[in-house]
Amino acid sequence: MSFQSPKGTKDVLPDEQPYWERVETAARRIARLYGYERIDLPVFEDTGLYKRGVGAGTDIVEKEMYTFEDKGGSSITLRPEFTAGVMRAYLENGLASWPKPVKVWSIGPVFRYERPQAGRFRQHTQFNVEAIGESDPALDFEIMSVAFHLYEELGFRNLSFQINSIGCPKCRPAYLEKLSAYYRSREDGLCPDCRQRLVRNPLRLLDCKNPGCQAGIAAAPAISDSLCGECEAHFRALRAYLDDRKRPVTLNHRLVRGLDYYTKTVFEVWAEGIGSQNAVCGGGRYDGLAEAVGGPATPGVGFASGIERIVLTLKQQAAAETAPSRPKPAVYFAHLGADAARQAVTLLAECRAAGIEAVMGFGERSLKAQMREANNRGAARVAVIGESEIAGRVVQLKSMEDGGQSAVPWAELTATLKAKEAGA
RNA sequence: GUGGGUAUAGCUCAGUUGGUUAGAGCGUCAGGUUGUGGCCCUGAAGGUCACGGGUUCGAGUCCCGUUACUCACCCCA
Repeated sequence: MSFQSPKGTKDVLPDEQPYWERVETAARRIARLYGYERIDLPVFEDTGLYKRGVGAGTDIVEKEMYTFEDKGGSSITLRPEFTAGVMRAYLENGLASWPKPVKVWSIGPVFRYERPQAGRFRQHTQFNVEAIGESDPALDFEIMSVAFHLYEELGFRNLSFQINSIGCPKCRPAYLEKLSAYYRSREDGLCPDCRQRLVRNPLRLLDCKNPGCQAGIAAAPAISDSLCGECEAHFRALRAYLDDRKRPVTLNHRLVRGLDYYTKTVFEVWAEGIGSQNAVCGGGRYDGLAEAVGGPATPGVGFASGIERIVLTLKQQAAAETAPSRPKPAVYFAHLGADAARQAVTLLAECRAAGIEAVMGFGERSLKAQMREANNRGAARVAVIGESEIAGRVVQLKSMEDGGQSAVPWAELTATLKAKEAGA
C-alpha cells in the first residue's frame, strides 16, 4: 500500500478506544462537577489570532504552526492550542456580558509541526479548561483543582505538580533586566542556545537543560524575589489555598511557559514513565491575552491536558487490573440456509429495537465457523436458526459461558434475553 | 532544525563465516463426517526481505545513498 498516516499522526484503533472513553468520561464528569460548560470551536482560525495571542516570538508561532492560504486568499492556521480561540469566541460572542467568571471546557485536536517522538505528535488531542473574567487567586486554585481531581479520578500516582509565578507586565520587565544583567556578566560560559535566549527571551534561560548551564541557573536571581506587591499577594494566596487543601506542589522557579500570554500563575503536571515528554498538563493565568488580541482587559486562567499522554500514563500506571475492556454483544445470530438468514435479520432488528446489543454472522458459513466467531467476539449467547427452528418458530439459545441451550419462541426472544441480561 | 538506533508476513521476531523454492509463534480463514465455540491436531492465504545503487559466481546477510519509523535534544500537551 502506498499511503501511510502523515508523520506525527496516529490511528486510535478500537482496542485503544476504551482508554479514550474512560478519559473523556472522567473529564466530562469533573468539568461538570466544577461548573464548567462545554464549548466547541473551529479547528482553524485566522493566523493573526495566534501571532498576536500566543506571541510572534514563540516557538509555536515561529516554527510549529500549520499555516496556509485558503482559496479566498486568507491566511489560516490549524489551531496549535485552545486558549487564543476560546478568548476570541468569548469576545466575539459577547460572553463578557455573562456572569463572571465564564467557565468553559473543550476537547479536540491541536496541531503543531514538530519532530515526533514518544508522547509527542503533530496532531494531538487536548482537554482544555478555561475560566475567564475573574482575577481572584481562588480561581487559579479551582482550575488547578480540576486537574488534580481528574488525575485522582483516573487513579494516577506519582504525579508531580510544578508551580511558579512569572509576574505581570508591571514587575516582569524589571526582573528580566536583572536576569539579563546577570547573564551578560557570564555570557562566555553560555551554551549557544542560551546566547540566543539572552537576546530573544531571557526567561527561557532558566529552562535550559544543558548541564553546563545548570550552575548558572541555580545562582540566577529568582523571579519570586522580584514580584510586585500584587503578584506576590496573588501567588501567596494561591499557595495558601493549596496548603489548606494539602495539595502537594513543587515551587519551581525555573518553570517558564512557551507562550507569551501567561502572567502570574503558571503550572505543569509531570507524569512518570512515559518518556521524556512527561508534561501531561500545562496551564496558568493569562491576564494580558484579551488585550493582545484587541479586546478589553480581561483576566483569565486555564489549562490544557494532552489525552494521548494521559492514555500513556493510564496504561503505564493504572496497569492491567484496571484495563478497560471492549464491548461484547449480548447475542450472536448463527444461521443455516437462506430462510434462516432472513429470519435472523428480522430477529436481529427486533433485538436492536429493544436495546439489546446484537450481531449476526454474515455469508454462508458453517455453524462451526459462526460459533467460533461468536466466541472470538465475546458474545454472551448464540441464537441458532436452521430448518428445524424455522419449522418450530424458535431459536436455539445457547449460553457461551456454561454451554446450556434451550429453544426459545421467536415471540419471546427479546423478553427472554432481557431477563437473562438482568439476571446475569 | 541537530544527533543516535532500527527497517524480513496483519502483529512479535528468527534467519547461522554471504550459498538452492525466506521461517516460527500469534492472529485470520478453513477442515478434523449430518447443525454447535474455547483446548488439541491438520491445512490455507499472506512477504517486490523499505527503496536505489555497488561488491560477488551468488546478497535478507557486506558497502554506499535515499526514504520511513523510532528515541533523544529543542519545545511542549
